[in-house]
Amino acid sequence: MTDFPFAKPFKDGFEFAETRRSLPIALLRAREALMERFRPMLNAHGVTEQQWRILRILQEGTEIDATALAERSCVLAPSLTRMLRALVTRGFIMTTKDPKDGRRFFIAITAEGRGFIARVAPESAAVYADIEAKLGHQRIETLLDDLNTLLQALHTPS
Amino acid sequence: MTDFPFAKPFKDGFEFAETRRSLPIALLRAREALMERFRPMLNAHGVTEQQWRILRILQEGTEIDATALAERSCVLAPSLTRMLRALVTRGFIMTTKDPKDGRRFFIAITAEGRGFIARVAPESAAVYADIEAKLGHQRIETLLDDLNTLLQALHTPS
DNA sequence: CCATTCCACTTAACATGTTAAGTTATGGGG
DNA sequence: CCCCATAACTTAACATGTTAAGTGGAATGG
Repeated sequence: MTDFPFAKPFKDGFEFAETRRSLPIALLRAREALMERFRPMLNAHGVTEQQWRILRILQEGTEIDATALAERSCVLAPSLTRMLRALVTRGFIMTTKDPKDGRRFFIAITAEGRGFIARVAPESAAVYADIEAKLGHQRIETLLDDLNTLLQALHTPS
Repeated sequence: MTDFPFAKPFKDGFEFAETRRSLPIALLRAREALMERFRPMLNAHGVTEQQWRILRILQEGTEIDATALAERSCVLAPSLTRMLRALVTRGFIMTTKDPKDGRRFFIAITAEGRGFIARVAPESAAVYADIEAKLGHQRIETLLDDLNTLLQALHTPS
């Protein structure tokens, strides 16, 4: 796959930037290029990319309810409902009802879940190190800052 | 949703960066924040985000085969097979067999497909303008450059 | 105290993501 | 020409994305 030699083949008043200059598409392609390297490893350990994301977020703190977990993990509520079922079955997470609110419940990672993360972590770190070697530490840091700035700006009402 | 006050609640040898400093997750969140603004409009016009991506890429050039289209659109081949069926039915695209290779076929956008894009384009442009107003033109350009650089670096064997 | 509204999930239905396996066509050796 | 590896899709099966509708608890307002 070399480059695509065509662009703007016609003009009729509503041109789009070529997809390379589309922010959503550029973000998607960049993410795909990264995940290509992580997916085989996660797959080998029997977790999906989304399940792994959930586990990592749960490991960051305690006492998170389903709504907050969905937002932080970029998983929609209906998907989360299905995923939690699978993760509970596997013994990686547990849920507890909120005593103050009958609708809500909290999700926490189990010791077994932490153990799983600990087993996968070295391989994940190796993949990440390889990526960092290609991109450079500083470039990654800058990009992370820019992405978080973008997020702030988009979530600010104004 | 305010910030999440916890980080690194324990130490056992294999720490992860908080997810805010994870490039795949940061890319996903940034993309989600953008797509939240485009999706309702696409939905109102009866196309999914992926179908829209396909149409825009087809509009960029001519004579693209399924494999190349899948790669450029970040859609996997099995998904593309299903989507092309729907888009042909709707009259937005057409396919032609490669006379030199019985396995391959080419996909092109139809006049009706172009018409559809032309109808949606003004709304898309309005959403994009709103985003650009929030983020600033230069910041977006820089980010696009950085993302494309990252893509190049990751796809370079070395 | 009741009705209405809102909120936190769940269910349903369909589209897409993802991997593995299957089909058919090309392109070389031998 | 045959065998075999490879390439371009397709199919199948299951997980997740996505919207709309449903369920039941909580929070107002009268």
